[in-house]
Amino acid sequence: MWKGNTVSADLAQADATARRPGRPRSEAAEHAIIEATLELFAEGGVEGVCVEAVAAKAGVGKATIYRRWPGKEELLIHAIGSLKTALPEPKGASVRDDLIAIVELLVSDAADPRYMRQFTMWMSEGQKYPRLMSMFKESVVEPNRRVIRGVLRRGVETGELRPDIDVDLSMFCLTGTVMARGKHGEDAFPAGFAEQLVDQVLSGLAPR
Amino acid sequence: MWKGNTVSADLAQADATARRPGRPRSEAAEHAIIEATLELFAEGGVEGVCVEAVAAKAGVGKATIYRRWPGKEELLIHAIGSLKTALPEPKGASVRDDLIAIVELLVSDAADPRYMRQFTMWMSEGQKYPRLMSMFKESVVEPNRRVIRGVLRRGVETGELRPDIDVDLSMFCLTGTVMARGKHGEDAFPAGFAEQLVDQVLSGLAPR
Amino acid sequence: MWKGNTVSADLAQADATARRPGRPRSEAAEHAIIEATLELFAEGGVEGVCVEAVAAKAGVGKATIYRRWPGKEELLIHAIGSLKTALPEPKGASVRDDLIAIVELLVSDAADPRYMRQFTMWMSEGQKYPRLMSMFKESVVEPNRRVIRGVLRRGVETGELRPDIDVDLSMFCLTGTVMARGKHGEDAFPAGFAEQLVDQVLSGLAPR
Amino acid sequence: MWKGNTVSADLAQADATARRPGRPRSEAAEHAIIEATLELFAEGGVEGVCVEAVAAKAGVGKATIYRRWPGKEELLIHAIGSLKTALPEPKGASVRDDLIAIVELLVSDAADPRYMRQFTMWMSEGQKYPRLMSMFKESVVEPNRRVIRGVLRRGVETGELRPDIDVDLSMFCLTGTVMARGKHGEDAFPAGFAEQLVDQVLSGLAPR
DNA sequence: CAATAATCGAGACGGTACGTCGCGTCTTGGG
DNA sequence: CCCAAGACGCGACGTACCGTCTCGATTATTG
Repeated sequence: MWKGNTVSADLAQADATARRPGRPRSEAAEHAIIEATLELFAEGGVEGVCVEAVAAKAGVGKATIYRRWPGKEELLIHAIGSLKTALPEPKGASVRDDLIAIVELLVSDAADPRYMRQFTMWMSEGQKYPRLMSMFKESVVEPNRRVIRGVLRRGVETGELRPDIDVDLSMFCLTGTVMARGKHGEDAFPAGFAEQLVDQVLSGLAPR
Repeated sequence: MWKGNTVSADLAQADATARRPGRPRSEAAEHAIIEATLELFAEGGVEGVCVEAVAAKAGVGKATIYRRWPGKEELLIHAIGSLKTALPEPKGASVRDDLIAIVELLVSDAADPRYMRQFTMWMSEGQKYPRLMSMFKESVVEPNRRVIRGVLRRGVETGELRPDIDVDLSMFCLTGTVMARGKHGEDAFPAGFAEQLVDQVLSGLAPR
Repeated sequence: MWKGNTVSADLAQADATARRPGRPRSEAAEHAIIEATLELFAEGGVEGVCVEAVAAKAGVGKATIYRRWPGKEELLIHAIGSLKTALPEPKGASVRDDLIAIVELLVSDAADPRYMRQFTMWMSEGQKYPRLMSMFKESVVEPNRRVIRGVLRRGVETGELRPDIDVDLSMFCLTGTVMARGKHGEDAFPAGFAEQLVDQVLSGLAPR
Repeated sequence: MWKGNTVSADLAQADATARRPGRPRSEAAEHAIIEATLELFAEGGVEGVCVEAVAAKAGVGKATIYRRWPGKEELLIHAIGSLKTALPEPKGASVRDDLIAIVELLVSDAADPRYMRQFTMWMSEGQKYPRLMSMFKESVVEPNRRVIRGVLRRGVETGELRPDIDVDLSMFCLTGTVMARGKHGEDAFPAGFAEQLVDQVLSGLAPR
């Protein structure tokens, strides 16, 4: 069984005295592989990532990939997992400002093909690559949702929002609108989109 | 050049007097193919539809499929096109009631994997199957959008809504929320979801 | 176990009434594969034949090759076996004329890279591809030797040759000289080479 | 640029006073490498020599090999060159005796797989390893040929042989027969083979 | 009835990607 | 400098599908 890419783990658990014999694995190759994987992912989604193309683009032999990850799914897990899309903790200024910052980040992500592909991956084919999906959910989707939920809950506490709001509904309203508008919205997001969206949503949440 | 699946057309224009010689195509087989295609589409999306599997599930030879449609994309166009997801014209009662009716329909669609997969298809793999995409856009997405936009515009005319609202933003807010909530919303939509969503959105659009 | 390319066998044993279901194997593809294999063999010997290159040169998928032969060795066996290098039966005129005809054929073969490669294959690497080697020995080398031995033995019977000659030694003398002279003989065989060689060898075999 | 294996030269020219710093190269390792190379060459020819196997058989790290020779071809050149197959100068007794001595040496070589492989190498894979080939030609093939040609030419001068003989043809007749008989001659050379061959060849060369 | 032709299962076709293996080469750490 | 161990790029291997195409045999309609 594969227990993850163990190089750093080994180095961490056993300090410099006890490392593997032989030539160490090239960090440059590892980086090039991840980079190539992400580029191909950005171009063609999950299905656009084929190990042979990754190897060619990274200037690396296929064996160098399979030495590190047992298969395509693990490579994808590692590469996409390394993207760190987690939303930053909000500043805590006001609910409105925090949400605007978050939505602006979502909007700017939707413009970057790397992150855009994550949306579409998340929306589509969950059958193949179930481990990739659950990793993505656990380490990207849920953290992001937690941040947004946190802001909304804090708004309730501070009285900025009505106490009886449906937190999840509001959250989906923000993220879903960005998704729906972004994909096939044909033209780029206009300036001020984030404010407009947040204000419209908040107007339904403000205390009466 | 392929000029569409002409069976029904031929049968319509020239009834029993001038039909083709030889054994007629079995409507049962055609139906079974479409049905199998839709089932596989529901299970695995566009990529889950492979002709071999369709043939097996429909209990039909692969040739029987290629006799009718020149390829996978056309089969999908036909199958998905046959799903008729167009929203019905709103009754025109009130903006709120109309929108609730629409959202309820969206919600019930989002519960059926057949329709849910349409969302995900629409969100993902766009470059492959461009004809499928443009057919879907023309005959499903745009009609639906037109209906929703119509309701919102009528609301502005009747004064139910503020005159300066962003029609498209509001539309995306409705559809996007349903999509985001539906996809990986884990549990079914709660009763009253449509009212709740529409009210929340409308509260941002109501005249002050 | 693989029992040879069974297409023709099946057709032979069971006449036209009982053939395999499904699309029959393309004879054109088979021919192109063999042709490509022989071309690559002529260019690079056994090691120059790689299945991927054969497929590319023949304009054929790799599966089409593996459907017919279980691996590279069998492909080589079939391709090289199809070359039919067996020497023709001698006319029986005189031993001298028969041997000259044979040596002229050996010499002309040594000029054709396809046959030249057979010499070098026969000389080299017998470890890998032992089945190829034994097939080559059985169906090419030994038949050829048999022909030459036959001519020499007949010469003994007719009194053209001494009765106490060493048939095999004389045979190796003919074939070995062609091989040694041909390979790295640097320049082409001169006209009259066959006569010269045969006369020189025969002068040691003539009755005193 | 690689300037040859300079170890022994260096050690010879500069004795203990000016040797290289650090641990000196183990002559035992060098010997073991050459020995292993020759063994593998005897077993599997040029293609049977792979650096990994040489290192394993010699009980040596691969680096130890690459420190001494820049690659496989140079290793082979060194190993095979160390075999010293050059024929000894003939005694000059009589042409027949000299040739018999030479052929006996060829025969005994052909029984040793190390030397037999040289024949097959010479006959086969020429384009790869061109440097190995030209070294072999220059330092093994041509010297040997020169010796045989010398004996034959002397025979012409002394009147032992006809003046119009084709020296090269006769030479190839001797060497080629040994090669052809040796390779896959199945059983060992019989006693008296050399005399028999030389007599048969000479009977075509003797003055009438 | 006989001709016609569309039906069916089955499987071959070219292609692309997979994951593995072995090669010749290079690069560590420790002795 | 030596040695072991093992990573590196490369390229071929044999497999598994995919979407497409093509066969022989069957079956139902039409003339």
